[in-house]
Amino acid sequence: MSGQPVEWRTRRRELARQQILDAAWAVARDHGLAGLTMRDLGARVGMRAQSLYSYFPSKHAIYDAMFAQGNRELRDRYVAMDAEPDGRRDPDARLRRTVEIHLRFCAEDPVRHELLHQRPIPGFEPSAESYEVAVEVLALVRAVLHDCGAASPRAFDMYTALTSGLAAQQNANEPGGTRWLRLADDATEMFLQHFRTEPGEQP
Amino acid sequence: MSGQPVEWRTRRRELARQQILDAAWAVARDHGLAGLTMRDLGARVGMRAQSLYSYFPSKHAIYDAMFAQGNRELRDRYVAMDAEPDGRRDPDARLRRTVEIHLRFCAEDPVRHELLHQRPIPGFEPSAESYEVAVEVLALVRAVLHDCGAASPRAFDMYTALTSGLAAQQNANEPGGTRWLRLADDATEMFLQHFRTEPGEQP
DNA sequence: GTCTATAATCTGATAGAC
DNA sequence: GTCTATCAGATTATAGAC
Repeated sequence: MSGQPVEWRTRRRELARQQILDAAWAVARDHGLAGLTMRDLGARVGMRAQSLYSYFPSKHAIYDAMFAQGNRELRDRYVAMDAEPDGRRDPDARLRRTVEIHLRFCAEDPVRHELLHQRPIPGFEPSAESYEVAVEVLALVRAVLHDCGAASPRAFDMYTALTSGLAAQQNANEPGGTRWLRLADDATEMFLQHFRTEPGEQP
Repeated sequence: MSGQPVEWRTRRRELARQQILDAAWAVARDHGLAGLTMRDLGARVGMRAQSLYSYFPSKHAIYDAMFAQGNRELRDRYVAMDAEPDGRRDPDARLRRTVEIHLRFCAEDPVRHELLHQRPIPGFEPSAESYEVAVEVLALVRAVLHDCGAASPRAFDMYTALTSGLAAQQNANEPGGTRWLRLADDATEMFLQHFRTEPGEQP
């Protein structure tokens, strides 16, 4: 009668956790990231706040799961990039596409950008497990820069400053707009002209 | 007997307000900007929290005064720049110095950077009067860029993204360090090479 | 101008019935 | 697994004595 009851349960539980996470993003978008409360979250999924503790041991654990989910999403987009229909790109075009994906990702959900790339929740530090995904994302970007001939640590730091600066300005001063987003290609070109190391040149 | 009692009082009051503001910065540095509470603030100046309301009508008014004070400080540093002993600089050197001043300003007090250049307090909007100082600061920077031949709106937006990105990365990932700060001159050169409009060239 | 007292409300989290 | 009841505490802000 009960084929694999244990698996059923864990599946159902995982489904509920996911549903709670989705609701958490929605509440955070409405009330701000720090304005996420267990009461509002419970109300959104049709529960009392106290019942959420059956799925997450604390509020920080919810932030942590959101952090990991956001980073996984960004990583998946970078991975999917190389499988896009227009096929193989030259390294520069690949970098342009990387910047575009990153900026779009940050701009389409400012709250997610805030959680992933700034430190907005006092006392919240992502778990080692969640942080690992963020490190993966950075490694992917580093590889793209390397292929363009911009492999130095300074170039990498400049790249992160430039892209995160564009995203932050967009979200802080004109959320939903394109005033800084449309500078993406310009920024990439500016960056490459300055940081590309010619073959045989000293870095 | 009492020469100008009214002036005495307003002076004494202004002194107390300044003392409260100083304490507010200190508390915010310790507990985070959002972690500033009237209790802690009162304790720091030797008052009950409720007594602070004799000097500021609300907590937001304190944030607003801090916002204005921070912007005034930055403006004063830009103004003082042109009176520095090494005298008149060529436009490019002046831009490099501007970037350096800005980054140092942001890095020496991450909490101030947060209050002035991000939007960390949900529900807090600076008053028109305080915002005016921030606009002044931007105008000063715009003029420096103009003198370098980088007068286009796109150049200005790229400049703010680049510098605020450097400052944000430094404060978020290595507060107190110089990993991104030392990229300042590199960033300025990269920026100018790309955005300077040669005389007679179309912008 | 500073205090005590207190309002009014929100917070995350736990205990235990069912 | 969800509920009720509740803890234990925080928060900004006001009223009124002195």
